[in-house]
This record gives sequence, C-alpha cells and structure tokens, in this order.
Amino acid sequence: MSHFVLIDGNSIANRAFYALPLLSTSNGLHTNAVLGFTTMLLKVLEEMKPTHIMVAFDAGKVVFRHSEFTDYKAGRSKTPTELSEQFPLIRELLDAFSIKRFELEGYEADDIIGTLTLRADQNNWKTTVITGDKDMLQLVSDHVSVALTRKGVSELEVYTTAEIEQKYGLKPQQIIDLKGLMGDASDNIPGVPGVGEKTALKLLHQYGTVEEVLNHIDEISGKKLQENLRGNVEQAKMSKSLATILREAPVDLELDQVGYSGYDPGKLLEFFKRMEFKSLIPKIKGISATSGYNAEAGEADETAGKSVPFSYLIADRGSLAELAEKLTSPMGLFVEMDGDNYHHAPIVGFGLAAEDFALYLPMELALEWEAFRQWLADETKQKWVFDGKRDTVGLAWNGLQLNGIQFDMYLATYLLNATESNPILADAALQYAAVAIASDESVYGKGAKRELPELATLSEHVARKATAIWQAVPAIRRELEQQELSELLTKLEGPLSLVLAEMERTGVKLDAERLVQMGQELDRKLDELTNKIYDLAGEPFNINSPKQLGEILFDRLQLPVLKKTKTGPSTSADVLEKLAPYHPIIDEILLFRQLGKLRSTYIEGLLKEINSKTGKIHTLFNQATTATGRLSSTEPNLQNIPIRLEEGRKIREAFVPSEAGWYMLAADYSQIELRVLAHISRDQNLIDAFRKGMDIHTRTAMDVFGVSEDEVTSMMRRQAKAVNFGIVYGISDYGLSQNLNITRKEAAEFIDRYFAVFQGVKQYMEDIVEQAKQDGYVTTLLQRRRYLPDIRNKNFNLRSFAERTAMNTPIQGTAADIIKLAMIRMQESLRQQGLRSRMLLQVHDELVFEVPQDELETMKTLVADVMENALPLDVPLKVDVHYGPTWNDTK
DNA sequence: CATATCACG
DNA sequence: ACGTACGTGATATGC
Repeated sequence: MSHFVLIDGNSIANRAFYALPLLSTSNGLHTNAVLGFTTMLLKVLEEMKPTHIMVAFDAGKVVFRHSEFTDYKAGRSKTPTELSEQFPLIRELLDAFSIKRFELEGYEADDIIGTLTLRADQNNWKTTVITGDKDMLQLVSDHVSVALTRKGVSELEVYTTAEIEQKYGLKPQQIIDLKGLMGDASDNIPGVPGVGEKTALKLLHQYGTVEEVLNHIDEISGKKLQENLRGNVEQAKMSKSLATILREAPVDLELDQVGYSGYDPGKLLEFFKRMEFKSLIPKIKGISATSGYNAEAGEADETAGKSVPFSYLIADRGSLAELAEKLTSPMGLFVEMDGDNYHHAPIVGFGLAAEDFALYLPMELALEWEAFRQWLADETKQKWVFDGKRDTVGLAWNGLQLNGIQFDMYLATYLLNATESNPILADAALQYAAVAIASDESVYGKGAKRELPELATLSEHVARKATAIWQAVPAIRRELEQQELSELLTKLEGPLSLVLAEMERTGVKLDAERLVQMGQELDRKLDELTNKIYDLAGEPFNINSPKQLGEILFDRLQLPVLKKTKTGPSTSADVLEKLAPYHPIIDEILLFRQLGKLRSTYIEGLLKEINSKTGKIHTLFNQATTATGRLSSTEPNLQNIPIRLEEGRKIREAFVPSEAGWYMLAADYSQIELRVLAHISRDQNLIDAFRKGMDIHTRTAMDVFGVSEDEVTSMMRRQAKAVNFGIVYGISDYGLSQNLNITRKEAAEFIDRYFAVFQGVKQYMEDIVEQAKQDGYVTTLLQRRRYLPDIRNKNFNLRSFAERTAMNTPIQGTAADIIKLAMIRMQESLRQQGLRSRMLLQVHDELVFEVPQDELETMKTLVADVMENALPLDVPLKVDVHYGPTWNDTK
C-alpha cells in the first residue's frame, strides 16, 4: 500500500535548531538543525516506510496572505544567521537522501502541503504530514494524519481524527475556527480579544463554527465576552481566513514524481562525514548492519573496515597476566552497575578502552585481579570516565579505590548543555563518538522485566560504553575549550564531584527512634483530624484526593471556586486560606495536609532510606540536573527538610551527629543572591547598602517608600522583601501581585518605584535580556552557560519566561558557583589542618557539618572564613554559623 | 504515567 | 492582549 509522507521543511528546521545545542564541526560550521533534521528523516524512513516522500519549503518574501492583512507574521523576528546558514546544508541533505524538495514562489510550505494532501486524499492515499505546527491539524482526514514533533524533533505524536476529537472535541476542520477565535500570537493572527483556548473551545462545542458563534452573540453568557465578539466580528472572520491553509495552490507536481525508492548509501555517507555525524554513520542502510549487539565477542560487526569497527575482548582468568600490560594511561573506564542508586547497586563489571583496544572485565574477576585494583587506585594512571562520583562511591562501597580521574565526560556534557538534565552516555556518544551505544533499556529491559542479559550482550554493551568515552573525550575537550568552560570543569565541577562523593559516602546520622516517636504522635493527631473532617463534611471521603475534596467543598458545601486547575477546582493551600472564613472544615484540612505531608514524606520517607549497614542516610547529590548550576538531592532529598513551620522543623531534631559528644554545625550565606546581584549589576545603591551592613529588606523599604529607618513598618518590610525576591526571579507585576495579594497595578507601582531607586539593577535587567537575545545564552560569573532557545520566540509566554530566566540564571547560578568553590576549599582545609570534622550536606546557601567538641571554635571561624572568601565580590559576603546537638539547634 | 500538592532554597 | 514569579524532588491519586 502507498504511504505518502509530506514534511514541513521550515517548521522542522526551526524545531531542530531550537531543540539542540548549537553544535559545530571542527571547522566551525553550525550543524544542529541539520542533525535534528537528519535524525527525524532516519526515523521517519525507518518507521513509516514511505513509498512517496517530499519536503516543502517556504519561498519568496511576499506571501499571498499579505494582501489580506498587513500585520501577518509581522511579529516574527529575523531568523538567526546560525540557522539560515544551515538551510543550504539541509537541501544538500535531502539530495543525499534522494528526497524530492519543493518550493513555490510566494507560497508557504503549509499551502503546498495543504494542496498535495488534498490531492492525495482524493486518490485515497495514506498520507502523513510531519510538522511542528499545530495549525496543520486542520488537514487531518480519513486518509491524512499529522505527526507533530514533540520534545525536540525525533519524537513524533501522530494525530488522526480520533486524537483531535479526543483532545479538543473538534473535527479537524474546526481547528481553523479555533484559531479564528483564539488567534495565534506566533503567526500574528489576532483572533478575538479576551478569548483564549478555553473560551474558544466552549463556544465551538456549542455552535460549531466562527460564523455560527457570530450569529448567536446574543445568546452567549458573559457581557464582556458578548461585547468583545460584537466589536470584532470582522477581525474574527479575517482571523479564520488567515488560519486557513490553502488547498489549491498552483503546485505543478504530479504525485508520481515523488515516489521513493531509497537513497544511495555512498552519497549519504559522504555527507554525514562532512557534517561529522559520526554516530549516524552506522545507521545508514547498506553500509552497516547495526545489528544490535548480537556479534560474538572479539568479532567486529558489519561496519568493520567501512566505517565503525567494533571489536573487544572479554577478560578471563587465563588472560589476566597478558591483559595487565594493556592497563595504560589514559584509558576510558566505565563501571557498570545493576541499578540506579549506586549506594546499593551491585557492580556488574568494567569496560576499559584505549586506542584499538576494548575490554569487558566482569566484577568477580576484577576482585581477584591485583594489577587491576592497583591500576584503579593509582593516581598517576589517568582515567576518562562518565560520572566519576558514581564510580568512586560505588567502588568504595565494594572496598575498591578509584583515583586518577582526569576527565569526567558526564560533567563536561552537562556544562556544554545544562538544559538536558542528567546527560546520558548513549546520547552524548551520538554526538561525539563514532561507536554507538544501545539504550540501557533495550539491553536490560524496563520495570519488572529488567534483568541482566547474557554475557555476550552485556559485555559488548559495557565495552562500547568505555569505547565511546575514549572516542568522545578529545572532541568534547575541544568544545569546552571553545566555549571557555574547561576551567569550570577542571577547577570546579571535577574537584567538587570528589567532595560530594565523600559527603554521600559519609552520610548523615538519623535518630530513628525519635522519628518513630514523632510518627506515632502524628498518627494520633491525624486520626483525630480525620474524624473531625468527616463530621464537618457529613460523610467520609479521601481527604488526600483533590477530586473528592473538591466535591465536598464545592458541591456539597457550596464554597466558591476561586481558582481552577486543568482538571477541576483548585484546592491548593493558597486557595484554602482564602476559603477559611467560610467554613470551619478548611482549617482542619489545611492542618491535615500539613501533618500528612510530614508523616508520609518526612517520617515514613526518611525511615525507609536509612541504610541498614551504616544506620545513616546516604543521599545522592546530583551534579548535572539543574539548568542553573545548583545541586539537587534525591533518595532522599535532603535539601527540602522542613524549617518554615515549627511542627515540621522538629524533623530536624532527628538529624544528629554520628559520634557521641559531637555537634551539628551549620553555616549559611546571608542574602547571597542579592549580594551577587549587587556585584553583577554594579548598582551603587545596592552595593552601598551591603557595604554598610544594613538589613537589605529594611533598606529597600526605606528607599521604595521614601521613609527613614524607624518609620519602616513590618508591613513595609514584608512588601519590600517580596519585591527583592521578585527582582531575583526576574520580576513581573503579575507575579508580585499574586505573592502579595495586591492588584497588578499596585504591584507595578512598587516595581517602578524600586527601579527608580535601584537604577543599576534596572539597567542590568535590560542589558542581560538584550545580551541573551544577541548570544542565545547567558552566563554566570564563572562562565557557566545556559541556553535560552525561547528568548526570540514569537510566543509571548515562552519569550517572557525566557526573559525572566535570563535575569535569574546569572544570579542563582553565580551563587551556586560560589558555594561550590567554598565546598572545595573547605574540604581541602579540613584535610590540610588534620581536622576530624566532616562536611555532610549542602542546601544551596548552607553547609552542614558534624564536628567534635574540641573543634567547634576552630570550625566556627574556619567555615565562615572559607565561605566568605570563596570568591571576592564588590560587596562582602556574610555567613552565619550556628551549632547544637541536632540540626534543629543550628539556629 | 500524568497531575496536584507541598517541602526547601 | 497575552498569563507567570526562579530553581528543585517526593508523595498520593486516579486514569
């Protein structure tokens, strides 16, 4: 049967460009959009097996729609040159694939596709349109489906009539009416003011089309809505016509001209080589078998001699003496573990790789092989690894020492693109190595079906991982150098990973008995509360279910709905607080939620995580998760232990020193983010305030309200504090108004007054957004980079979000850089001074230690000194230190 | 497996 | 006009 695939070239190129980091070849050619386009094509050819295929592009400056509405697409900013220079390469790519491309002067790709799908439909051909543009959903019919790109470009979500019906409750044709009513900012289609998706869908479910809606304005509820509709009749009709894809463009092309019979592997190979798409080479049909990992050990797969040879050895007892010579320096090393949590996961084996050498070494043999253990521990034998912290801690639990990590590809990949959290070796290999790696899921299976595969499969998988590291490191080094990130890796993230390894391994002692006792108290209180709530509700229900709770509050008790979520009325704490005056049940529910959270997350959750061997909690500090450079903590998360409310704060009483007579000591930075802001914005007023050692929120209140220090009321200080927070987050009047429960206008006035006094801050906010628009990314003081692909997006929301991120990331990220530096220095100092104190936790602006009594005085000054001087700024950094018998006493 | 909620900085 | 504060992770529900 025929299958016709039509690709929206401009849309896919754009998606690919913004979804992937700005890659370049060794001679500086940008290729990210080409790479994205390529992976999409390979996937489509593989999975859809088209018999006919073509790619349509926009052409010419004057689109026919201009005659109708001059603002059409006026909101679109220029295509960045980094993208436009890739279009010729994409054309070459299509030629290499032998895929026909088509453009028509004065028409958009949409219209070409619209026209051809209609023709194909009339011939009863199965047709699929590939695009990132939701507008295209209007083309769906019995024979035509539309595949929208999701998460980048290689994942596609196919829409047929049924999916559109399910998602919108509309027929494909009505997508046009939807756009006509709600408009589309990215295409500058105005729609009807005040009508968004929700309202538009409601109207269409009732009346079907824009015209019918306009015919029944009088029946529609809502005075404002009626007014808006009445005042915009013509605009609505015009919007609909703008959204309508043309289906009769003069496309001079017969369907049989786009028949597809595959590509010439040689041509494609040549093109991939030129683009340096090494990892894609094995995917070319006819060049490589890419058989999965069925090859026997020691055998190269079909790609040998042509593009990517892969052969490796499996160590056995007889060969160890001989293999010892192969333990050289540097080497790629991968430690394979059976499970994600390396505090528990058994080590399965090791992959080792160097030039023309790859080896799989099972764990049992490693334990017997003295030369290997020595090599592992030898500082002078350089290892290239992927997640050295994982390796170090995992090996430590097994009595093995790892030293000499010279390059950590995991951290490097994170620095190159922090947007993709938790870099995956297989993905990184795709970009930087010649050898391909199967996904762990395909090798081990997932969920309950997860199991170790047979040796042949397992060994090749692991050997490939080590090989990928070996091959990728030089290219990654080059890229780091180019982006001025080498130092951040070697001086900061690399050393930090070893500090974190030690903290995780050390763990923090938890007083389990204390927790159990608190749990019993909570059980009692929660039982009582449950009964009280059932009484007040008049019937029992599941209080933890927002759905059931909503039914009780809003149906049965008829309380007003103040806010809605996607699925129903909201029952979040801020809403409930406003409902409290209406009914006594509300306060009980709030208390129930609060105590329930403590029980499930902090009592039961923490007790489950106590390690049976050590009696301690060993968290995982993830060093490559956040977009800003902060750490995160999981299994369990020790960075969100309650503190704000007294009941919850008691949980901290269970965090105790692991040795008798020791103390918990905590040191936290005071206002580090605002101090960082003072430094990077060079705002004289803010700098002055910090240099004088003033309370910053009081000072802000004085300046914003124009009063003297003793005239600042607690209300004024509270509002000033909220403004300061807002500033750090990338302020918006709406956000501030929500936070302070004031009107947007009042919030806007606060912000104006703030910027009138802190002009340097205002200037910084404007400059950083401008800079982000120029470069496409922002950086911290230590050059950590965050890409902001949406900074030039036509969609207001996405763009605004990116703008706030541009303002916030250098602040939050620099603060993260600073405490990371402090941690490295701190660990050095502890070692140099022979102190027994141990660093246990980091909570973004706080470090927690356990300290023997006789070191308390030393530590108080040492910790403060190290933290305050980690990175000298134009304003002083201030650190408060507290200690006591439990974490709760460090206040 | 997505959503709502809530804990932290 | 648009509709949000920035950055995380864990738990319970319910499809």
